[in-house]
Amino acid sequence: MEPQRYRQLLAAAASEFAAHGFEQASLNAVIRACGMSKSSFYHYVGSKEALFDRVVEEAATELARDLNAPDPETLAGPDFWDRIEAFVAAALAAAKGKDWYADLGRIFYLPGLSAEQSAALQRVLAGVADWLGRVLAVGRACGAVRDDLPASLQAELVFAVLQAMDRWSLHHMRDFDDKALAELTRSQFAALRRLLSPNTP
Amino acid sequence: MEPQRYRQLLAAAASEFAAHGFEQASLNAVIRACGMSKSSFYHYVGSKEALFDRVVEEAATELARDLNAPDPETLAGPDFWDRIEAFVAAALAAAKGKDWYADLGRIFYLPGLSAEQSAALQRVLAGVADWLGRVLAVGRACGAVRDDLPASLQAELVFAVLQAMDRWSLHHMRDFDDKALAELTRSQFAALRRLLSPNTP
DNA sequence: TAGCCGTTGGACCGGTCGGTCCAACAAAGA
DNA sequence: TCTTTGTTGGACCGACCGGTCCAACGGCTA
Repeated sequence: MEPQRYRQLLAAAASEFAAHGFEQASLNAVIRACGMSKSSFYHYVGSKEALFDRVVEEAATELARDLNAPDPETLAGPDFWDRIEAFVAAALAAAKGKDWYADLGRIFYLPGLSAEQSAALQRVLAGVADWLGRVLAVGRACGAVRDDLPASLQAELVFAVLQAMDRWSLHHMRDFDDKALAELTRSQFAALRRLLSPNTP
Repeated sequence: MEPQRYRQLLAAAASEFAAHGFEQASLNAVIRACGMSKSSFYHYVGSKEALFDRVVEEAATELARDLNAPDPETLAGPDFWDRIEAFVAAALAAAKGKDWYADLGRIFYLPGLSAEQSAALQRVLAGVADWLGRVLAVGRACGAVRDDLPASLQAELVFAVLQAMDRWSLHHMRDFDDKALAELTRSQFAALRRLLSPNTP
């Protein structure tokens, strides 16, 4: 099918899935939103789950391309946290103002229960968790990350904190000018670092 | 209606709401689970939303009674964190092994979107947020909580971290004996304290 | 012009949902 | 015994769901 129409479909689906989760999302609403008939949808895509998988796959590859996350091994050394901060800043800049990214962020962690539904989502989440786990391992090896908590718990804490910060920032973004926002970002990163760093700074 | 049957209904509803959220929860499944006919349910309760409200209300009063959270003002002073830790320990002990509490914990933060549906839930969440906000304010006033982040963001971070710890602990609890579990709890609390404390310990 | 084929609109399917309705039942007061 | 009152089972309602199916359409080659 025509690429433009296909992008419209994926965007509408991403927004619907992000807003309501997989189960609660209405396929009828998606195809209504982009003016596609049901027969066309089933001709090209095949099922609601296939649509979800395509959205996840497309979003993941696009995100991976824009973010180009560093190899964890290259983060080792005394500059560990500086490099992490640089990566986070670059990632934030890349994601700036792209609603599409916000949608797929919601898809990744909001629905909660829909993780089992999609092999693609499971694969992407496993990839992210693996990368984060390796980053934490490298951080521990070079003394930049404390080891008094299980690594998997640390990873989940990082997820939870980032998610909370993202959600809060989305709700309060209009109350900040650029300068205050930069300061806020710095404080947030410092909080994350404080959570993970050993006591000796 | 008979109190015992009523408790059964509330328990079944709590478990269903906790497992699937408000929208996805099936009222038919609830009444099927406790052998109640639809007409009886609508005779006594009236609607799905009313049932949700009753579950929230009942759970909140029971929790409040068991937890007896301290007045934030009594936490002020150099022992701020020690008193917080004592309260958390007491709360954990009170909630130990009560599945009912786990259910309503899920209700409070898992569904995410269902907050707008229920006036009761909104009231309870507002109460908790207010209490937590006052605790944080007291902590700041006595120098036990840092002030480089907005208080509302700090509150959401506390929520997110506690939720992540709770979820992780539920999944990995069977891997720990009592001694290791106590140590884990201590490390978790230390992490929370590290997130909120000023740099000077 | 005839036939083909990828594409499309839209009726339709079985199922589940929350909610309504009424006849039947049991207990109790007369 | 008759009636009233509170309670119950379960048929039923319209709406929406994901998914199927088929007739018809439009651009192609011959």
